[in-house]
Amino acid sequence: MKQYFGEYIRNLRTEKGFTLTQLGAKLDLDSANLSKIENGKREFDEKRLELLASVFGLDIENLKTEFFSEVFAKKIYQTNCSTEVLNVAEEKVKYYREQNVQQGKLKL
Amino acid sequence: MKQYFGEYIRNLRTEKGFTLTQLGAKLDLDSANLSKIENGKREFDEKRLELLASVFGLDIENLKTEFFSEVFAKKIYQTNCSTEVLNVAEEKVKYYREQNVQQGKLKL
DNA sequence: TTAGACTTGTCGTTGATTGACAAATATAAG
DNA sequence: CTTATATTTGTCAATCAACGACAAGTCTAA
Repeated sequence: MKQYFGEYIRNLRTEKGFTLTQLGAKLDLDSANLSKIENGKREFDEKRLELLASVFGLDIENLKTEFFSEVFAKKIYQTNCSTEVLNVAEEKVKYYREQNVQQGKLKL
Repeated sequence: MKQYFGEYIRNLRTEKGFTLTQLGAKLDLDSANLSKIENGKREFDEKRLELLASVFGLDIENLKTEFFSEVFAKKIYQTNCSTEVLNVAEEKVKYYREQNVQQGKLKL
């Protein structure tokens, strides 16, 4: 998907013919703040992902992928990190899942 | 590398024969808090990465890779996200770099 | 020109992270 | 044993960034 998360929300909203105020109410968000989110001036809050999915009938897994991929990409871009970081992260996730890592070894 | 970032620091420190207090001073960190970091009870702060690299003569790129891969892996593990998120993130980073994205499209 | 939709700026609140310190425990040497 | 040093753990006030809220502005179309 070649669009920013804010644009994505705006597309969903306008497709359904909602105003900022209407969607804001569904998401428990001020229309002004929703406007900023759609325009990339604020972050969409992770805690509203499920609500967003249910409002538009989206698959939550895909939505999380879209959301967090942007979060990670932004961080890598900002810090000018090598994309190798993503391969290493993948190994670590596998390892954590195999080991069922709990707090104690790692701050969760 | 199959160790947590805190363990990694501890290894570096003990190899050089530093105490928590000694390394803490170099990193501008309380020895008690450094202890927590090494034991995975606090996060190492991103802003100290360069200092850490210079204290131990590490390559900053590798260090960033180690550090952020753990950050990302932890988030994926916590949110039970598909590792597909990493592939999508890679595409996005490429796109941001090609486009030289500035704040305005995306909150940076 | 009026109404509704959207944008922008600001600011106090809030929630999480940090620094700092005290106290407890461990480790090792004399 | 006892003393000194290293490490761990708990706590809490200060700090800082993200957020909610609101006011005021612009834009658009009837």
